[in-house]
Parts: sequence; C-alpha cells; structure tokens
Amino acid sequence: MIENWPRTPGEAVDLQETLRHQVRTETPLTRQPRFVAGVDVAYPIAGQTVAGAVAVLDAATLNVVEIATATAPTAFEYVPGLLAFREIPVLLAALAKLSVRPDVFVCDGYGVAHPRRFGLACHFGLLTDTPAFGVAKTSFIGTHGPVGPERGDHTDLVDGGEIVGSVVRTRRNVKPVYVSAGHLIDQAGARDLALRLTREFRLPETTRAADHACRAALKAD
DNA sequence: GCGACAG
DNA sequence: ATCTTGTCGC
Repeated sequence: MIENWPRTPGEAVDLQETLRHQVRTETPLTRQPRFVAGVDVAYPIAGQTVAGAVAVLDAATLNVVEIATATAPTAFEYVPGLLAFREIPVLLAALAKLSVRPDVFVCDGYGVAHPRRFGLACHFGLLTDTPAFGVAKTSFIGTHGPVGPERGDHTDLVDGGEIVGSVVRTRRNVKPVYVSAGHLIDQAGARDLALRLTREFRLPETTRAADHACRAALKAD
C-alpha cells in the first residue's frame, strides 16, 4: 500500500476518494488508551530532507514513554488537502523504529474535517489500523459559532451541513484548537482525549513532545 | 469569476 | 512549515 504512494496531486485525490469509505468515525474507542502518541514533521528552510517523530506518552501521567524519529526526502509538494502525502512516509519510518504499540495517535492537522473527509488523521489511522484524530492550530474548512472563554468550552465545526469536528478552548482566553476524528474514534472521544492531553499549554503534550523531537532530529541530520 | 486554503 | 528581537505578563 505504501509502495504505490501517489506522486501527483491527481493520483493523491483519487486515492483519497477510494479510501475515504473505509473510515470509521462513529466508533468509540474500543479500550481505554494507555499509550497515546503524538506525531509531527519538521521541515528545513531549504532542501528536501524532512524529519518525523512519534512521541509516546502514558495517558494517565503524560510522562514520555518512548520517542522515535526518522528523516526522509519529501517527494510531495504541499497542497492544501493533500498534507498526508507529504508527511505520512517519514512518519511511518519513525513508527517502524518504535517498540511500543500506541493505542491512539494524535495528529498535527485534521481528520474528517477535510474537503473529501479524509485528512491526515484518517489516512494515518487507516494505514496503521489504530485509532487516530487530529488537533489543528488554524482553520481549514467549515464554519462555527463563538466558543466560550473557559477551558473545555467547545462548539461544532460544520461543513456542508454536517458536523466534522469541534473547536475547543484548551486554555482560558487562549485561541482554540480544531479537533476532528480520524479513524476508529468518535468526535466526542477525540474531543475528550484532546482535553485530557492538554495541561498548561494550548496544545496536547503529545503533539508538543513530537514537535520538539522532530525539530531536534532535523537539526541533528 | 475571485479568494481561501491543515503543515 | 520556516526566518526572527524584544517584550509583556504570570
């Protein structure tokens, strides 16, 4: 499946249209997550080598359990809606070096809140056959009403008449984040987990750990 | 038709 | 995504 990775936007869109039907977002988490992993990719100012990281944290304590990184040449240009084709290769390379099996992945970006309902979190969850959802820092698609000022306040992200995610306030009076289910987890579950993984910062500890790890890996390369 | 557009 | 100084506030 990863051996026939798309090389052009046209091929990528076709693959998304094909795989989107396999996504399961009505499914609550099968078991309570013990290992939660954040995944992220860092890019160089110039050049084609990118670094990816998978940071596994204990869901209860949020302590880092294990971190794996990898570098790889990025073959796909950035195109809104096709982010997965740019990041998944190096993320799978990093995942291959991991010894523990995460119970759920927290991706940097969107899940079903996507033009074709198949964002990075859907694709990554499908390829790993593991629950996954996305937490994005900026808006992409959809509209939403105002979000309350307190941590935990949230409102639906709507697109094309359907709820595709939640806009969640993770810290009082701080810009909210966008949470959307990816695969094998429902919207409420993704939202709850996103909040549980967030403490004193705007973003989940999982994505923060992955972010730091891939940046360090990029610099080291 | 003209913008907007995860990272 | 990435470059980039100082600065305001807890």
